[in-house]
Formats: sequence, structure tokens, C-alpha cells
Amino acid sequence: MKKLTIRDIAELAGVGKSTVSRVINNDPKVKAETQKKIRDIIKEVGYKPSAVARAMNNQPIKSIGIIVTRLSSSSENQALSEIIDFFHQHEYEVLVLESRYDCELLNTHIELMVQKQVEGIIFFGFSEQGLINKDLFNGNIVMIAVEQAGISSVTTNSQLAVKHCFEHLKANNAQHIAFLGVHESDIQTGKLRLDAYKQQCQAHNVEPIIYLTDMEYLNGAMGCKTLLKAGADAIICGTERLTGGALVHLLREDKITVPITAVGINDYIRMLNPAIFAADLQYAKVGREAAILLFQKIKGSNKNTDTVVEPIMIQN
Amino acid sequence: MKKLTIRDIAELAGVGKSTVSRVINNDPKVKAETQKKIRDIIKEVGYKPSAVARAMNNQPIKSIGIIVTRLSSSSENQALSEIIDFFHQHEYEVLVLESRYDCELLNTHIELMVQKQVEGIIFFGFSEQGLINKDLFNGNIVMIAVEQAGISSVTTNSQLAVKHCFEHLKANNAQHIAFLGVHESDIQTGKLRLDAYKQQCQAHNVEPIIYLTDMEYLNGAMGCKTLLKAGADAIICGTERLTGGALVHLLREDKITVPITAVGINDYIRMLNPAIFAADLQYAKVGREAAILLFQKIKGSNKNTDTVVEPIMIQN
DNA sequence: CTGAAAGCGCTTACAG
DNA sequence: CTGAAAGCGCTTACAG
Repeated sequence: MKKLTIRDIAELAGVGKSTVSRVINNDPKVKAETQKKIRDIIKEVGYKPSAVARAMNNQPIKSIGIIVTRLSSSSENQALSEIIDFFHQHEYEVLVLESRYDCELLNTHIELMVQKQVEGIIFFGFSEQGLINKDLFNGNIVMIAVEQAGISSVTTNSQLAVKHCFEHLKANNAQHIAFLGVHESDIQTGKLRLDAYKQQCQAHNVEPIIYLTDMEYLNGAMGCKTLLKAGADAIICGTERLTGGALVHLLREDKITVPITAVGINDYIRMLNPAIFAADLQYAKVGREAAILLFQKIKGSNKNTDTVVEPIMIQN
Repeated sequence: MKKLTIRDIAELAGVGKSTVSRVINNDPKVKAETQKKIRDIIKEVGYKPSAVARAMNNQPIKSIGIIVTRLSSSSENQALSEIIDFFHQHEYEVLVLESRYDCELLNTHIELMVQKQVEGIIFFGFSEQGLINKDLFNGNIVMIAVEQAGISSVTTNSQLAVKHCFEHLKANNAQHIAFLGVHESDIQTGKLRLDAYKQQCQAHNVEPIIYLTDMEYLNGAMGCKTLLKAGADAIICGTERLTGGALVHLLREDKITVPITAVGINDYIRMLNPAIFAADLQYAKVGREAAILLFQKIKGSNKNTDTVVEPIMIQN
């Protein structure tokens, strides 16, 4: 039982290959009767047109690329899962690659995708990535987390999350609200959130207390300790890892009553402090939005959109 | 600057298309001189043969599929990362799909991959998956976590991990060593580890104290509490989540001196208890082994191998 | 060592 | 409404 071709179907149906081809491509000009006959046969023998042969005639193999920075990032794999799901449903192949925050690797990956002739790409940007050539893939590019003029993007609104966190603490009578974040060199995760914090301090006439560090648990614990020593009576944690570290520090020191508020949430944080006031940055939604945006572009939309996904504040 | 074809190169080089084709395919019969000339031109103009056109002549588009159960599983995304990396280096396309522990979805995914004509697949098995048709993909199948006669597999040795955990506790004079695990319906993560525990109990003449539950943090905390109440003075945690839950419970209750030992380790666990004695199940290695196995199969090896990756016990 | 020709499985302009 | 023919960009058996 060898691979069936369009020719086999044509013979079985007693028509020409062209007609079979037209039916495959839903050409309405074929007589209804003929259509049915051919479709029945196709179904019966289980014929599938060769995607490769079609691709030779400019019916590109439907595929898109997606480049995450790290598969191990939970926010990224949430988004990734949605993106794969979306395109899978639209019968696209999805190629996944990891940039590992490495510009060169990112560019190699992009080049590869160009060569593979994917119809578009979605990728997670990072601070050092440099400018991306926006004309690649006929402009079918969607960036997540980072914005660039001329390229559609989807970002989280972490600034708003910081604001909510701040206001929540303020409303609970915290006086010395501190910020535990990552270095400003990381624009998205570091600088933007820090700036939002500073802005709140100014608005509420609060003296800033700031600790910036690397995105590791131990640093979170250390930062928490330092901030408390510096007089903080409430802390806004800028990332999930720092939140985790801070919470464990408080548990250890038996200071769980210190109000902690967080930008980003995950199961570990929920477990460490089930009642935490935190921002769910909605990465699943980010993925979905990015997928929809790219899909529209592929279908011909040429407008660029910068979508901002709003956080959902949670407290159980 | 339109797409270059083999014809363009042939004309530029003043040779026939066949000769260019031979050079592309590293046919040694082409005169060295001619080869060089053609290669130079190819490099100069940046010509890339069309994978699609090649695919029409039985030079399949090099691609493999991989089906994880959950992208959000850290063990799986560790392995996935390695697999993608490996095949990317060998210039393969990698299609990633999620089965979500759903048999039907798994089968749909496999069918899709058949249709996409990937050369082989790697997938993460789970207890309910049912028998997989081992003749698909010319037998180029590698299963992770689950074994099936006639299909190559890569598994972790979690039983050995349990043994090490047990012996470690025993060596530290624990008398009542308990086991906190997931239900036996989950063969790999539940039953096998539980059995290993029971076996150790018998070997060391220890009365088993067992708590089986779902794989959630809260259950881990609850289980830990229950086991301590039942008289346990040391606990072996069967999964990362349960370990996390147990450790937080101990932190909360100020009982961190209770020796906990764990099958599986991650950054959160490390942070909660930097000195924990735990088994790193080596999922990155699992991924690498699976990739190598599949690659060998694709290259023609037809022997089936059941690889067991040994855990590395760690304690800082 | 190399080229002309046939063929891979489709699509589509052309002619009817 | 439908078929014969040309063409997509390669590979490869054949002949030289």
C-alpha cells in the first residue's frame, strides 16, 4: 500500500488530475456532482495531498517559528503552550527554539527560520537583543515583552501591577514601603518596575527604600533581610524568584506578618503565602494575544499593534 | 533579488544543473576544481537549495516530533531543551506538541506527526497512554519515562533514588522512616517509588509509614503533618511538589530539623533547605540520551534500547 | 568527470 | 465545467 497521489485519485474517479486538484483546493467551479464523487473517493482511500508538492507551487507549508529565551521560564512556557495550541488548531507547524538571552543565538535562530520559510515568528525579547530587522518574514513578527518601533508587540503591564501593589500596602497602613527588584539593566523586569515604584513613592510622598539584585532566590532572601533592617515595614517584590526568596526568609525569621506584595505569582508563592496580594501577569493571555496578532498578520493585516495585557490582582 | 535556484548557479558557473546538484550533495565524483568553483559561487551569492524541492525527491525534510505531557513541567522542559538543542545542531526541524496526559490528544498528535512525515518522535509517556504502535515512523520512536516492549525508552532510576534516600536516613539514625508519595495509579512517579520504599523497609526491617496523595503542594504539607503525627522521624518525599509542601510545613512549624530526603530537586527546594539530601533525576541527561537514541535509529540502527539514567545524589 | 532528460506530486493558465 | 500541458526546483539513472 504505497503512497497515493493525485493521479491515483484521478484514475479512480475517472477524471483529470486538474479536477482533483481543484476539488482539493475548494475551487467552486467544479460541478457539485463531480466534487462529491471525488471527495468520496478521497475519503474512502484516505488520500492526503503531499504538502511538499503543494509547497513547490507556492502554497507554503504552513509553519511559524517561536523563540523563547528559556524553556524553563514558567511565564514563557505558559505563553508558549497557548501559542502552540493556537497554531496547531490552525494546522500550522510550530518550530520552537531557545535564545538563552544570547543575541548571536537569537540571530542565528531567526536566520534559520527565514531559511525554513516560516510564515512568521513570535519571540520573547530581552534587553540586549538589539534591533530586529522588521522586514523579515514579510513583517510577520510579534515580539513579546519588548517593544520596537515598526514591530507588533505584546507586553505585560507590570508597571500597573507595581502601582496596585503599592496602593494595596498603603491602604493597609504600611509606612515604609520598600522595593525589592532586579537590576535596571534588565529593562522589562528591572527598570520599568523600579520606575513605577519610584513614581508611586513620589505620588504618595514616601521615601524610597530600594534593593536591586540578581534574579535568584538567595538574593531575594538577602534583599528582604536588608530592606527590613533598613526600616521597611512592607515590601513589593519585583519578580517571582525574589518573592520566593523573600517569603522563605520571613518564614525562617518568623516574620510572616510583614506584608509582602508581588509582581508575578506561581504555585510556590501561593504555597508559601496563600494569602499574598500579588499580580498575575497573565502570560497565558500574552501568548494567546501574540498568536492572534501573528495570525492576523499572516492573513494580510499590515497594521502594527502594541498590545498591553493587564495584570489581574489576586488575593485569596 | 529573487530567490536563486540551482539553475542560476549552474549558469553562473557555466556548468549543468546536475553538476551543481552533485556538489550540493557532496558527490565525490565531481572534479575538485569544479567543486571549488561551484562552492565559491554558492557561498558568494548565498544560494540555499530549496528543502521543499529536495523533499520531492525523497530527501525528506529533516524533522522530528516531540510530545511532552506538560510544557510547564520542569523535568520535561529540561529534557526538551536538550532534545531541541541536539536536533537543531543536526539541522533538524523540531515540532513540539503537548499531550496533557490525554490519550486521545496524544494519538491525534502522533497521527499529525505521521502526516507531517517527521522521521521520528520522542515522547513523554504516562500511565494511561495505552499501547503505541511501534511500527510508526519506521520504528523511529523513543519513549521517555515509560517502557513498552519493542520501543526504545529512556527512564530515570527513581527506585535507586529512593534506596539512596532511605539508606541516607538510616545512616543518620532515623528509626521511623516514612514515605510521602503520589498515588499508585501513577506508575512511574507513584507505584515504582512506593515499591522501592517498601522493599527498603523490608530489607531494613522498618515498619512502613505511608501517605499517598495528589501531586500538589498543599497535599505535601498535609502529608508531612500526618506522617509526623503518625510517628515518623524522617521522611522520603516522592516528588518535587510534595517535597516543597513538606518543607514549607516544617518551616512553618519550626521543625526543620526533621530529616527530609527527596526524589527530585529544583531551585525552590534548594532554597527551602539548602542542605537537603536529594536525588537529581538528571532530566537533562534523559533528554540527551533520548535524542541520541532517536538519532541513531534514524541513521539506521534498528536495535531497541532501554536506557536507564542514574540519579545523582546531592547534598551541599 | 559531466550534461540532457525524465521524474517527484502538485497547481494553474490556457484552450475547449 | 474540465483536461492536457507546462512548470515549480530539485535528483539521478543514463549516456557519453
